[in-house]
Amino acid sequence: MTSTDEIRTMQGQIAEYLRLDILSGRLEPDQALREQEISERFGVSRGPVREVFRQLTQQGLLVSTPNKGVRVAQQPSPSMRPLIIELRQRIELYVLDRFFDQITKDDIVNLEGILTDIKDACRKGDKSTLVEHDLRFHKAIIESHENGDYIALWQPIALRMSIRYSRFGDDLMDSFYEHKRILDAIRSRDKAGAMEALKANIQ
Amino acid sequence: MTSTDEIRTMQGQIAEYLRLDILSGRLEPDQALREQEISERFGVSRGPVREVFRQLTQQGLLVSTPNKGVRVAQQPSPSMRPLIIELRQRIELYVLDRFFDQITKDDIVNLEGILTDIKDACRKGDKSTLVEHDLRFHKAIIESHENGDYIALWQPIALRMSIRYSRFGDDLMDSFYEHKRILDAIRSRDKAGAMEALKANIQ
DNA sequence: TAGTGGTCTAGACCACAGT
DNA sequence: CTGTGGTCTAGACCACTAT
Repeated sequence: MTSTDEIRTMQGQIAEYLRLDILSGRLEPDQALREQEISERFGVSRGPVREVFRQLTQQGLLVSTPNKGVRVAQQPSPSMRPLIIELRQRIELYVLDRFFDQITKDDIVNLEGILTDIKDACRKGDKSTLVEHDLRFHKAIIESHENGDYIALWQPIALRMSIRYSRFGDDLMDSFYEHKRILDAIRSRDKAGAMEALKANIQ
Repeated sequence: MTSTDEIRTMQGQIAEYLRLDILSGRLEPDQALREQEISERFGVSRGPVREVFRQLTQQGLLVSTPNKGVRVAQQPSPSMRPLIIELRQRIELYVLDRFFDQITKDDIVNLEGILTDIKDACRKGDKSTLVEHDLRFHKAIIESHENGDYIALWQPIALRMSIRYSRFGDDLMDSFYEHKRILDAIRSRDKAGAMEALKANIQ
């Protein structure tokens, strides 16, 4: 799942490629992906492709139907979206509330780096890259302590929420400002402010 | 995931075997599972075993560490449990609230069958079988309509909550009564009662 | 019936962990 | 170093879908 893994193995390269195609909208929702076509395109056997399909299905970017293969996932239905937003807020706020004092200087440096990537993506108007770094930012907050495997709860929810969805129009900079506000509050050890800013960013 | 699949393929047999070993406590938490040992025991190659490990890891029954393989999952930490319970309640109550009117006679017949299995498991004092049917009951409620893929959100949460945990002591019959109360309310089209009974059962 | 996915085999090589 | 996991290959067979 790390970016180094993603360039070292065939799986990582294929997964990275397909993920960007899906998040950027180059692949239409509901479009079928055939194992054989992908494996030929990348010059590998079916094994790695199947493994990538499994990963992306688990993350909610593909939808698998028995004996019919995988299709590109659609946005969550309007009836599901309020639930997904609420669940994601609950998880992230819960973790931030419980482990706020365990956030270290190193964690903050890490978040600053991600925030820079977010700023770059916003300036370039690159929505799919912004989604990647946006998710990295929130993942880093959840992982900034040792206890428990909250990521396993968070990931299937957060990724489904991100499919072809953005609250921001052409000016993506608002996304940067929202994340900057979160980080500023963390840096000044303002727990209530951080939670408020985090909640406002998950909509 | 259906029981017919589970007996037809090697994967299904291995998954069923390991799942029962884990849920029943025959395998100690934190115990390492080696691919080679399992594949030799079932007389298959590493492929199916790796696939089963992936499935059980996704379900939260195993924990995977890079280059170190899988271990039997421990109970969620005490700090995580309140969150897990809350998330599971939110999902199930949300679905029941939205789709209560779509529950058909067939769905109720299905739930009645599962309730019978729950009663049998309670009478026998068979905790691991009870866990299986308990989860089947809730899964059937969530799936008793066509819209959306709520199961993908629910499963990682519900299974983690069930690892080696029971609110009931030696007398498991209370579990049966709780589920009977849910089904009775559904049958009499009492939405508020069903939601209350469902919430009380998720603790 | 032809195509595709689902499953499985029996090898292989490399990276990393523990000794 | 040795063992194990992570990855990949190049086949194979069956079940199911689509036509």
